[in-house]
Amino acid sequence: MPDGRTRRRDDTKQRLYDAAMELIAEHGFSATTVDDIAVAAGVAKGTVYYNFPSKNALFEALLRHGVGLLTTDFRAAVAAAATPPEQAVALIRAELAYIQRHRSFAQLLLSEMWRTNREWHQTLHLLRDEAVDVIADVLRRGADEGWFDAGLDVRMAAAALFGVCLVVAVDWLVFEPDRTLESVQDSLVAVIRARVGI
Amino acid sequence: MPDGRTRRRDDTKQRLYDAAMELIAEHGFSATTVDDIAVAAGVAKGTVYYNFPSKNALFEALLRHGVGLLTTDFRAAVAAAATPPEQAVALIRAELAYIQRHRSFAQLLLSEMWRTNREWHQTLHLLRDEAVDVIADVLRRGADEGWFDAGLDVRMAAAALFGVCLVVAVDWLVFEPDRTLESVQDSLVAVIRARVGI
DNA sequence: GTTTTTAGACTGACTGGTCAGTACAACTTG
DNA sequence: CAAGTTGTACTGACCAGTCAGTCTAAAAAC
Repeated sequence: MPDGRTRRRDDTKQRLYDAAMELIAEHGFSATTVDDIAVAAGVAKGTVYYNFPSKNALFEALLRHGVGLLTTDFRAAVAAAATPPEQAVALIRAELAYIQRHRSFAQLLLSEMWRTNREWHQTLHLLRDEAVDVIADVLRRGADEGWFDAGLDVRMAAAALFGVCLVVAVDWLVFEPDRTLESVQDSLVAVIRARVGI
Repeated sequence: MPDGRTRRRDDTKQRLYDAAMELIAEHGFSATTVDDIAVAAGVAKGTVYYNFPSKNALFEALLRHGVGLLTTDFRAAVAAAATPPEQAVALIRAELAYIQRHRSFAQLLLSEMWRTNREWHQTLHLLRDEAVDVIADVLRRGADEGWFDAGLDVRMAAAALFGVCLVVAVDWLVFEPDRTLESVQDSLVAVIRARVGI
């Protein structure tokens, strides 16, 4: 039961998250200034430093926040579907929908995920694993129960599925923003399901 | 028949490419200083500006250079295989091998590819299309000739294939560098080929 | 074949500007 | 009152780009 002060402060933090997400996704971390973030959030610069100890800390909190939301969506998608194949489709849909709702964050993830030698690299790696593990669990159960090929490299398949959704969704939003989520989802599921016959 | 001067200058440019690639992949464009690049290349700062008009121009040249090599590898892979399915596997192998050889550049691509509002965004988009088109051609021919599903969304499949190789390969090199290319290729082909049965 | 000249390649100190973070007095809201 | 916020002013580090000058391979002159 948050009191007025907490609510107010949370609201400020949320506006800072939103502003930082947008700007950092567009221009990158280093090219985004704290002044820009403050202006975009409609907040004084001092307020940024009242709520976060540093620009880095703000960014790490942002990552935690964003990936946390995604993992929550993933868990909900799995819980709402019955069989592993249905759960897999639900996961794809959840990821696409999440990325549609938080496009900037997805661009940001894509930019920072595989970059080494950054202060927050470890944090991001851990966070990603939480999300990918949800996918891996579904695939493992599906393989064990005979829905999917038994020899499936579960870890790689999970990473590949996560990555392919990310790449396809960002491509969609950047280059074909008029397509609907359904259309993209259908095409993607068809591509994955296709007996490519290689 | 290059004379001593030209050879010297080409060598300097190559060293600047190598240094810039490494540093920008690790730290990003904005976080990499021209001084860093110059030091890593064993060259004075002025030399950077003697060879390139600006930091941006150096980066664009770097992108052109790197993607050009990849596209060349792609074309060679297609030419060396007979049927579309074999060509597709050859393309996957070519992309993995390329990324193994030029890990930094792959990380750099992944970081910059879907970032909008950058001076070089247009350039990069064009360059990527050149590479993805090679994949798309193979898939289109394969679909037309009945090797692959007829209704395949060729553009998306090509983008997805390109992206999934990129993501899987960078994941491999960052988190499991000890695996061999063959092992990764086999797993990836198996994942793609798998009747995931979704 | 030796000396002189030229211009291409490179150098590194310097400049003007930018930005993270600090300080603080005044204002607002619970 | 106290917690949260504002606005402004400031500092010190850092950095892209410049420029006057050096070095040297090769062309020209002797």
